[in-house]
Amino acid sequence: MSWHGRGPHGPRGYHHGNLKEALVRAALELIAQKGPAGFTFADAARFAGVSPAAPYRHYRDRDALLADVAKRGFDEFAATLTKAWNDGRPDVLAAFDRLGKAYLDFAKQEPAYYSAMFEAGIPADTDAQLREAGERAFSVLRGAAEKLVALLPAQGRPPALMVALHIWSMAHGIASLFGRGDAARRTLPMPPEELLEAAFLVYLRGLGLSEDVGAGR
Amino acid sequence: MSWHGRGPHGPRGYHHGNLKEALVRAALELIAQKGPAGFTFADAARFAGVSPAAPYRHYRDRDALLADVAKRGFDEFAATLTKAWNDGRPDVLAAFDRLGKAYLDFAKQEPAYYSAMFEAGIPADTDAQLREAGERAFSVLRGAAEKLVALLPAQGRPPALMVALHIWSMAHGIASLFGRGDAARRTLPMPPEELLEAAFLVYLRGLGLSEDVGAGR
DNA sequence: GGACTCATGTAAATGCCCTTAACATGAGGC
DNA sequence: GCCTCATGTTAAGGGCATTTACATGAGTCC
Repeated sequence: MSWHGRGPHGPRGYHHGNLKEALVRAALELIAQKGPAGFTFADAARFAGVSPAAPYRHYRDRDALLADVAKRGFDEFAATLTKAWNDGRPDVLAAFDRLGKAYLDFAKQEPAYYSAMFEAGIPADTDAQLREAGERAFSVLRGAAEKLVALLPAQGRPPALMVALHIWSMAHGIASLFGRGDAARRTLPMPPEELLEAAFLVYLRGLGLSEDVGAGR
Repeated sequence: MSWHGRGPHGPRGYHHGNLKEALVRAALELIAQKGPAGFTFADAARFAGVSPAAPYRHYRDRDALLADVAKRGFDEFAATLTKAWNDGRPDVLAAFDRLGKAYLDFAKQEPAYYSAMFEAGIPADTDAQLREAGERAFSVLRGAAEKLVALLPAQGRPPALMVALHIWSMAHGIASLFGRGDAARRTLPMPPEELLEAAFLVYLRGLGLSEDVGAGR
């Protein structure tokens, strides 16, 4: 394959050569700048240096591009969380703490992905790829929840799925309300990471887990 | 004052007579139908039966209307939460349970308000009215958190503000991820109200609160 | 009661965006 | 070396946001 696109804004021939990827990068850049609402298909085309009609060769419409961005976001997200969780090593509670920090860090470092994933208002049921990517990301949380509840005595053990949903809700709530430094956010008495860590600690204690219980190997 | 607008879509003269209110109602209707992104200023004007330029006599632009809707939403929200909390009567834990249910119920019954408040991406710092209305709503949660932590022994008592932020994050997380029946939502093993109630129970237990402690007057 | 004023509407115009249709280019297969 | 088809372009229709100049009439002031 001969390469036409020579880096962003580089000279090229009639064909771009790598437009689909360029559009995704453009979308990320523009969403990060102006939010998922303030991003237009025409903008992305301009950013990639093609005519406004060119993107339609790769995406049915603007929402399809957004859905693809969201799907890639879930993939990245799942990878990030998987790495942070690291199968619960060296011990489950320490890994769990890393997981929470990684969640918030992703929301802050990749606001464009996070917006596309959770705030763009894409109907998940219409795109199987997207739904599956989302489920893969969630399954990391569910795996962590399973290892967590496994630390508890078998009787009175709460459903791992419920615990996973609680974890997700807390992390998403904090990320969504306070996670991005930019606009529209409230001022906090502590950084979001600490807020989430504290919430996790209280929640784990409520489950019957504490540092003593969990740190034992 | 003689009244021109005779109910929705009723005949009227050159002047509408109540356009501002009509625009807010139109916005709520349209946001509920198509989300905050799929609502246009021109739509709202059409819905109210006026020309596309008329709304500019009442709102600087589309975002200003959205901000007004969000502000009214926070007012309603604060009233709803205040009523549900009822100053912690008859006992703090029962009132707290009502508070959580009221939170989710608001998100479900008034998705248009909730979207405008939390998902429309309005920079809160630009509109003092909006920020203050949001703070009034949050102060209900903070008041509840204060009564909650007051049940705990004075030493080791967590900061009420932090607890309030935790409560808000859990409720918002669940409302945002699972709260609206419509589109883009995941399927749950239990209704959102139960999910939140369970999260609250675990969290309260982690704080050192339980039914026994709280029900005592 | 009548004239005036100003808040509130309308019409028209600009510029941008979304989307489609008809046409152009050239990379890779034969 | 030709041909095909994926990938781009240009042009056009329709819609929305926003502004400007103009129209209406409700309430006010004499």
